[in-house]
Amino acid sequence: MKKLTQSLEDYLEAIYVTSLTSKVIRVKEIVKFLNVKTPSVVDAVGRLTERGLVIHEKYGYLELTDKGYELAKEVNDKHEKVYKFFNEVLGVSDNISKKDACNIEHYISKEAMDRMIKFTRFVDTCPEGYPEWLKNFNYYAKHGKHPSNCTKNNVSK
Amino acid sequence: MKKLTQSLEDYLEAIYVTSLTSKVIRVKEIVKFLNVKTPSVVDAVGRLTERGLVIHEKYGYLELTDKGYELAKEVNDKHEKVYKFFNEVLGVSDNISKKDACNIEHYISKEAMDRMIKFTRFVDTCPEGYPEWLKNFNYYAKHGKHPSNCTKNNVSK
DNA sequence: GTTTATAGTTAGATAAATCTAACATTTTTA
DNA sequence: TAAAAATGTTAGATTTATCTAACTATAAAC
Repeated sequence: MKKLTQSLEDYLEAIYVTSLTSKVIRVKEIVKFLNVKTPSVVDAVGRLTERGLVIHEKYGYLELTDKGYELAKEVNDKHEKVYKFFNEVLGVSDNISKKDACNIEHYISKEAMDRMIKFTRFVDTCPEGYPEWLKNFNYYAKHGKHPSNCTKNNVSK
Repeated sequence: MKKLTQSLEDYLEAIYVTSLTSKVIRVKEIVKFLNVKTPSVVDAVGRLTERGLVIHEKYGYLELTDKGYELAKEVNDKHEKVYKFFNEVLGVSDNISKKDACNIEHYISKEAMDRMIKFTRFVDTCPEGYPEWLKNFNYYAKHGKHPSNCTKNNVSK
């Protein structure tokens, strides 16, 4: 099956995310979520229906098929993982991390995604807690130089 | 001035990159570089010309205006920086890093870009050379667990 | 210096993604 | 339950980004 466009992935993901908090999903909610006009949603839903990812009874509720759910979850997972990496590891602000994740989720390779996930987990599971080197990075990012406790001498002692 | 589309950024960047190794730039080279058909390039060049980013005499050479050059360089810089971060820090393979950079360059925020650049530099300028923690990450990525020299005991000694 | 080959242009088609305006259905409410 | 409000659909326009096919200009080769 042909890869979804970024736009269709966004619609699919929007349906998925909405489904997490709403019992039923209507066109209107996707309109609000994605900040687009109603006909755009109707059009996209039609396209997703053709591909067997969504079920939509006229004037009725939206529903993900199993395949649609799976795909949507995949996209949303990437979103979450990129967000986490940007925010927790790189120290990018909440909002910007979210926005960037929103875009990057459509493009990042499996390999890079894998490394980001592992990197985040590497940090999270560090036996010492929040790693010293990450503190040092934050210092470096702020002051443009390595902290004094991170020099050749210091390290080798 | 309205933001360029991803596509137009790609064309602009292609002209820039080509200019680094060719004395003069022709439509044909962009065709090869981007793997598209000639009319697509002509069309895009027209669009870029309208925006004052490119100069193109009919049947003649392509040239970037100052503004075009600046913008192209900005895009290409992002490409290089994302590539470097993915490759050198995350350990993503060469090819995939390039491909991912190609996409992400169009979308990444200034803030995230800044953190990636700083992170890469943080690694590159590490007083100890290639940092121990990055070795540990590579071990972790490969084996799914922290190396034995990276435990609470080990660190605190 | 004609012919041939290469390169570039134009015209027109197609598909995606959006919109507005007009219309239809469903739900709410008085 | 009839009118009004909310929601959803359809039709048609627009923009971007592609392409193919037909044509034109420039460069190369004989």
